[in-house]
Amino acid sequence: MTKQGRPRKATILDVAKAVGVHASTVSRALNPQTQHMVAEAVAERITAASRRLGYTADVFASGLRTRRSNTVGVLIPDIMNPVFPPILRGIEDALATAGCTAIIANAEGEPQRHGTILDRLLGRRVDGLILATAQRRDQVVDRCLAEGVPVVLINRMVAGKRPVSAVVNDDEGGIKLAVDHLVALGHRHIAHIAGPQALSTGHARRSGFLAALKGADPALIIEASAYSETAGDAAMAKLLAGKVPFTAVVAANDLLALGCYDALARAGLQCPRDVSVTGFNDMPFVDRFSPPLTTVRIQHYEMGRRAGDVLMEHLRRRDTATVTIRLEPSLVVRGSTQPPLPAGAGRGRGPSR
Amino acid sequence: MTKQGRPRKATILDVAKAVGVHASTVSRALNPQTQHMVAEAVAERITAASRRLGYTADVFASGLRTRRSNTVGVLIPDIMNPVFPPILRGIEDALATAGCTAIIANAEGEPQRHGTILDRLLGRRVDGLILATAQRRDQVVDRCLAEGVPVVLINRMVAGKRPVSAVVNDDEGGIKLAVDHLVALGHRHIAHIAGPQALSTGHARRSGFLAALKGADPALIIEASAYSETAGDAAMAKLLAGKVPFTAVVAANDLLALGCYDALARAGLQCPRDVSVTGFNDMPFVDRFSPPLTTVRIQHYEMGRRAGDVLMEHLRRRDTATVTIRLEPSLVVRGSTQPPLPAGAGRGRGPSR
DNA sequence: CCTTGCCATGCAAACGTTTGCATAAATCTA
DNA sequence: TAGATTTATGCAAACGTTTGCATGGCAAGG
Repeated sequence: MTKQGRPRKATILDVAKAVGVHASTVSRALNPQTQHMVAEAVAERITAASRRLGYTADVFASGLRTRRSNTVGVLIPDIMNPVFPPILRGIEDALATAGCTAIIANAEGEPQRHGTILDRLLGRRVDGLILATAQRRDQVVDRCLAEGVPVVLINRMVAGKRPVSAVVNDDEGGIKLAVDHLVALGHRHIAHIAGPQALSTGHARRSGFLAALKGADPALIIEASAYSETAGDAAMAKLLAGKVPFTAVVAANDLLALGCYDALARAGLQCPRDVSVTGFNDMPFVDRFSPPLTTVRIQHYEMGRRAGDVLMEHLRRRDTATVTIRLEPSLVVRGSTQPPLPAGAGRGRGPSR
Repeated sequence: MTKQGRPRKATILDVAKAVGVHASTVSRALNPQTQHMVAEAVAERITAASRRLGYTADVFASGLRTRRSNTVGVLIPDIMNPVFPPILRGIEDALATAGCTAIIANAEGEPQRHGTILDRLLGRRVDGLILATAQRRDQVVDRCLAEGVPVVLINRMVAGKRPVSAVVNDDEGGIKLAVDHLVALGHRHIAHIAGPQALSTGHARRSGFLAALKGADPALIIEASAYSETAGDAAMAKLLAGKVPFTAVVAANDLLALGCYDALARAGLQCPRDVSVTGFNDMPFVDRFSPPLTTVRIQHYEMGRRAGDVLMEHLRRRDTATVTIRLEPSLVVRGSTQPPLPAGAGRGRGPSR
């Protein structure tokens, strides 16, 4: 009888002893990969005993031996952004079915912190990474590629020679939906608050805007310094201070659109009466904002789910070819867009003023 | 020369060889706890060499030996609820300073899933747990206590003989702020949409309501089936269908309050004109809702931060006394509350109808 | 019946740390 | 200066798995 209070977890040796068999046989019987090596009758007795003793393999011991942690790192640029929770759920569901666990790290702010976060994750011996933080040229991605760590990008892509798997939106197509909608409403002077051009989303959405709106006025395109409300506010303020009139603005994401609301309110303008606004992402709760935001809906959950699946496949077979999955967005029309005021009708920012 | 492409990570033996010293010395030199045992000069050469070789201790090997993972599990009831991201940030900051990493698990829905999630976490050999999911009597907590796993509760408490550390809000006090505000506005008929009474928050906020509003009408208190928008909607609908008039409702949290918005809109009533509504939590973005929600602000980040600190302390010294920290909430008045319509003024739900 | 081969299992060596104990050197005490 | 004490390091045994190899038994084939 042991005197220690903490009941020592059962080890593989306990199971082996209970069944009257060698530890290695237990190991084989419990691993689906090697289960076929052991006689069926024995395997059954082993599983029964292991269940009875509440045995679970020690992750440290098996990890030490196999160099696999069944853990993947997930880098998120900003956990406070409500787009990510649904994506995370998708990721976790995908990983869970493969018996894997996610370690979520949010890499707020300065990109140089990404390096140390990566170190921490690699120090935990993650088997692979899902990155939602990639810049168009990204050091983290480069390092992973160099060290041979499987990576799946999410939402954003990188520009590089070596291929990386990615699950992204059709950003250009999504923006086109927004632009077409505004044009159909009668808008002719449409501005764009672009995301940071160092990010593929910012870049692609900007190109999408230019492609969808032939002859767009360059003065009506402003690059926000970040995907945040304050950056959107600042960009919108700049736009309002400019001399080129406009009746609608396509923001590169929902947070930027919210910033627009703020700047408009401060300028004494109303959305959508004076200026229509569209967002991108359809993050949770934007339907409850004032006004409810017209935005481009992306498939959050699906995005996470697919990314998880792709990564699991890469882990299963290291030579899996890289894929890039492009998800189709859709437009959700709500209260933040309406036809422009008729010429001369009022206080808008229209070309009529 | 090795032929394998993957550059094998440096081990403690590599460092030992480089310095011309035994592995155990390296181990001691690199561990702040034991560093004093090794001569300063040697220690310096060791740290230099380990840095040069890019050595980091293998978590599996050291975990196997020490039975510590430097990992803690965090159980969240619903990652989609925007209250939690700020809390998580607080937790992560606290853990990071202690060199610890969080594994976040969201335990959506059925409480019986909590058990399997706990298994998964314990299987990962987490050193401790932060639980935001606790019921007033909670099996997960019981199991942790039984197995001697350090636990810190967050937001919610448990009713039990054995003490558990917790970081919670002054729920009663918070609700009193909301009630007093409504009373000051002139409301006399105030309803309460209570949270699930199996949760300490639901229970405490309900008691707070009763304590703050002497002679509250029991018919105006309804227990929502969950902390969700749909449950809030359903509860509010029930309230509206009842025969007891009211001019304001105190919801037990922000999501319930949002549900109230929905039910009111469906009933053709306006908030705050016909019915004032207050929430609880002041989760991100509620200031942008329509109308902006008057709510009780809690210290999200601080809550996470303190919980992390407390858990780290428990891990450092297993005999640390349990503490319960109660954070002070504050009222944020926004657009969802206003004085009740004067008697006979209109279409409201007032006692005047 | 003897060889050949297969199949199920056992054996033992890793995987990379940490740590109690032993030991040698250095310092102190008498 | 011998013995006692401290100090810095080495030694080796764990920690709990996994897995290549060895082995024994048993069936099949000649």
